Amino acid sequence: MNFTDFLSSIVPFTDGELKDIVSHFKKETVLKNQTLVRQGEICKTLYFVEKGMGRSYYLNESGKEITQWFFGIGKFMSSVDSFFQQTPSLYYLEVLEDTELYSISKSDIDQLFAKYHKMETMGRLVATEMLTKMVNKLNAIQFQTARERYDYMLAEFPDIAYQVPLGHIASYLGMTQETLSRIRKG
Amino acid sequence: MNFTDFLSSIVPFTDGELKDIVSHFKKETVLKNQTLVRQGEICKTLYFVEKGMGRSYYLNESGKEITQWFFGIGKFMSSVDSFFQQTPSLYYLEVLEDTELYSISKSDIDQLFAKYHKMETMGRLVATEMLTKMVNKLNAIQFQTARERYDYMLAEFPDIAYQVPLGHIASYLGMTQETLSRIRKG
DNA sequence: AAATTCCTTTGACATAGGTCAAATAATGGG
DNA sequence: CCCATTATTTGACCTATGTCAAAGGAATTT
Repeated sequence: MNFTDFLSSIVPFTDGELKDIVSHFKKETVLKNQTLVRQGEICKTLYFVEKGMGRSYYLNESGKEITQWFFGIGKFMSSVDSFFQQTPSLYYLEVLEDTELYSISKSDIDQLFAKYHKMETMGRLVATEMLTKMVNKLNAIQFQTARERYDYMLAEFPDIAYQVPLGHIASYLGMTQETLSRIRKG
Repeated sequence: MNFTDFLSSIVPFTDGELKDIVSHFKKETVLKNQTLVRQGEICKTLYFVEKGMGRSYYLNESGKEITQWFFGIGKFMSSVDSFFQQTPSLYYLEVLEDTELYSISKSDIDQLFAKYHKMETMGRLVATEMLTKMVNKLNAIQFQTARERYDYMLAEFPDIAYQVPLGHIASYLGMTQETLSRIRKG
């Protein structure tokens, strides 16, 4: 999904606005397995995924990686609360394959929020959408069996489910990889 | 928490703006156990809780009430996705004790969002805060033991934890009331 | 204040999914 | 293409929490 098209699809920006907004983002390519943010750092950048995918994860007490979220094409990617509150990130952010991103700093996006009322609207709509998705995951995790949670994963991230290591998905779904392996087989 | 003070604490509105914004809300008192929204209805109103508390819940396959969220003093209360997307609500919304609310319709708040850039900013900030809280709950539900989840509840809703029926809290935390009862005892 | 309904506790037992350990299979660097 | 990692599968066993059933308590209603 092209970044400009994405923006237009959310709020009816004019061509001039779009051009100005996009000019504040920097296009960059990041190679597979590269880490964008570490646990404890303040996340300085918000990314839009134009191609590729990423995930956020943290290390639990026993040092195991727990996937917190997947970010596919056409989504904003960041350690959201760290970026917006400028507090230390609870999560690592990494790219799972070669990925093309549009990136912007906190101060730059705040300027855009201040400059364009419509940009603020977009921020609200994106946050609300994310909130809805988070609620869906919560329902899946809280009330569904391991097998149903995997079905939720397939529905929510059809493009991602078959392209990342099984362990990443298992921890995202709150189960062990052994359990997920048995589910996929059965 | 007074509604006007709450608004000022989020974004620096002028007195005139505050007056205009608050004038679009309607103050109302709702009695204990009253239902504000039913599952399947489109949620037409957003509420701000000035006094009292409420919860959202849904009925699962076996007809059991599952608490989805608690709304305490100083929070916006609604079936969020139903209200903002104007889609049928997945949840019931009810008041758990006599409660004082400021209410506003979708079209009225959209007008305020359109009229005041700052109002849009407030919307984004409130949505982001809610998102953060949702992530916290998700982490609790996904990775913590029943006892730790109860500790999370005490931290997140200290004012509510001791004032609502144990069964409401148990379902919110994704455990049975028997388990919660044993935890509280031990 | 008796009756009814709702809420909480307790006990016995069942099970989904976890843990640990080891065997395969797949992947990527030299 | 081979070796060293890294990822996945499989099996045996374990445990936290669920289910079911029933008994006490509290709180409303008449």
